[in-house]
Amino acid sequence: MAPADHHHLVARRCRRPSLTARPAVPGARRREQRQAAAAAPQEHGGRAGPPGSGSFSPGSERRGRRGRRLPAAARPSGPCGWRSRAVPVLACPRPAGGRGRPGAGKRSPRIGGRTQLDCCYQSFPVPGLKLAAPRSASPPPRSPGFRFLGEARCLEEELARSQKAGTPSCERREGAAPMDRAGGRGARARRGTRPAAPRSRGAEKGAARSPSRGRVAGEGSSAVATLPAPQTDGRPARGGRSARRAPAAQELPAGSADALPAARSRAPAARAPAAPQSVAAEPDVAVAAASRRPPPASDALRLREVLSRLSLPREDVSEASNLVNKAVSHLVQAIRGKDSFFSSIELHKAGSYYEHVKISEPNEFDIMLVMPVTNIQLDESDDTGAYYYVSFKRSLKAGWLKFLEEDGKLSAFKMLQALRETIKQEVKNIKDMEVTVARKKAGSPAITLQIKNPPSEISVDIILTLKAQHSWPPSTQGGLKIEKWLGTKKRTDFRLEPVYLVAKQNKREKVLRGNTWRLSFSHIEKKMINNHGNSKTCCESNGLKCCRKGCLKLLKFLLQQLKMKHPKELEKFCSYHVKTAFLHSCITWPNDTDWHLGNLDHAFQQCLGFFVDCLQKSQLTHFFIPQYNLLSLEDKARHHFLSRKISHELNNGFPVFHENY
DNA sequence: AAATTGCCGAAGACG
DNA sequence: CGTCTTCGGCAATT
Repeated sequence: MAPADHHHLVARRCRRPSLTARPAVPGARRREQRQAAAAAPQEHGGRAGPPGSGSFSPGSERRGRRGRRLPAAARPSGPCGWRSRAVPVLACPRPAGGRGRPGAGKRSPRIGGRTQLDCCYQSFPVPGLKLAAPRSASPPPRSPGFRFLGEARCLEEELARSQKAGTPSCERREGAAPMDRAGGRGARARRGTRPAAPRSRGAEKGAARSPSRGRVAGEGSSAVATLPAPQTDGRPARGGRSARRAPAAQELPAGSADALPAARSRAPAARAPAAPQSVAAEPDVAVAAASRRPPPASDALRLREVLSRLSLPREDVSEASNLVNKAVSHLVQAIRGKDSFFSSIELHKAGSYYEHVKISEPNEFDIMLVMPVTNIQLDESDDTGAYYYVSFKRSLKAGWLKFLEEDGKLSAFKMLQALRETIKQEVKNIKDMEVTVARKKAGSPAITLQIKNPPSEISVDIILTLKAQHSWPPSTQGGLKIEKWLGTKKRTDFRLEPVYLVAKQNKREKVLRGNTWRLSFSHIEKKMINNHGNSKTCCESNGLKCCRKGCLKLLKFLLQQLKMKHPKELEKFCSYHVKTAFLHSCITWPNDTDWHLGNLDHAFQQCLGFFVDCLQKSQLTHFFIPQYNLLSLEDKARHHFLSRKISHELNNGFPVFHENY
């Protein structure tokens, strides 16, 4: 997806009174330590994939096998057993701070990452309800398999219908929380009873929620749980990613190269519907099981199967996050120390990886380096309401002078350049890994680090961001219409957060001077996506699970696949488009009942329907800036192209999900 | 007062 | 369902 697009980038809000000195890299030291210990004994067997495989190969065959992880027993562990707290507690003379003495905590020793206390009271995720759970052999109870819209009717009709209806006619299952149907009201009212807005993990939450703690696992969700399927997978039990994603030729009988490697089980569900008969010839046990399955239910299974293929393998996550965190915290420390101007820079993590909607591979990370600023003045640079000139109302600290233009505007370009130079220098001092700074892309707000992680590469986009305690500009007035979805209070709270601006050239400017800044709301987006329920407990361990994130992942995957297939025609589309469409879908269908996990197909198609509609009208409103249309009218033909492609996918069971690029 | 760490829940991979 | 991992936020502590 267009890496240059950083609409989505954010800075997380520092909730301390703005400029107080929370460390710019909260827990950086701790994380480094964790990582150091975690990384040291890990095997460094490179992957055996073909060299030079691109970094962008979603679920593709290109990935090779990487060294097997040591069994847990062989990995280092603190005194608490397997727990990989980086610094063995007893051996660590603590420099300062920290809560309590080592081992003197008031809690019992930890097991499984939680205190024993926690283990006694159940606080584990409800089983069998995972989004990507691929094992449900039977359709969800009492939910007739969803038919793809296009199967029987034309898309337009359906769209018209659903729009008239207002909310989609989602089946309600018995046992679904009645409260949600009672409108957001009940849920919101309940929410309101909790002190303060953001759910915090401190005493408040503990107190507020403890009553539900002792519940029997699965109690609240038994109605949605699906029957566990017998394990029919004939593959070796272990092997994680490699088993799933190794080249098909190695895994599958000759001639079946059309099929992707199976997800955790049940290869056939992931197959293109065009060739369902052929699977019967396959010797695989799972295949036989699939061919017995009645067709209607398989639609649901197929999407779920696709979804499970998109998950990020744990091993890769571990490796990638280790590298990225190390590199980034090194850089931040260095920047703060070296350059007095950037000494107050803060690190914020943004983008899909940190929103838990990254698909396929943990190979792209978005990091914002946030400069707090005060007394700024914003002047619109054009009629989008998204791009601004930044200048200072009063005199300012000396350091800033060199980044001003003659007319007093703050130059994004100059700041970016300075930061870039510092990073370029400092990258050389990062030990134990190969980090380079990618060549500059015109107009891009990002400084891209490339971290070698053979055979692929991780790219880390570093975004220079300004943060100001400034009210949101007027262009945002009518945006963020989340009242029905997340509540009025949430909206008010969000709007009280600081303004973030990323250094982004406005291409509409006649003379490209590099002095424009674009509003960024990714901190809000991240919060909304990670806390997405109309009811407070949506997707929590004791709440009902929804499929919102699943839908977003599928949307992203669909666009990604289509872009691979039609790179030229679709070059202007990026994941931010689908993300925006998704957010609009969330407010169009605000209730959790509209997003039951069992209704993944339906929900996904609602989202797609919405998106297609936008494309046909060439009108996709920026979620926060109502006047800003993300689909410019000049590109109408492209919009129609994409809308046709999506409609085709809808009508044919998403063949593109099963194609490899 | 600032910096640092422990704690622990959310989320999700995986067997 | 249990285990194991990362992330992130809070607050205790020095």
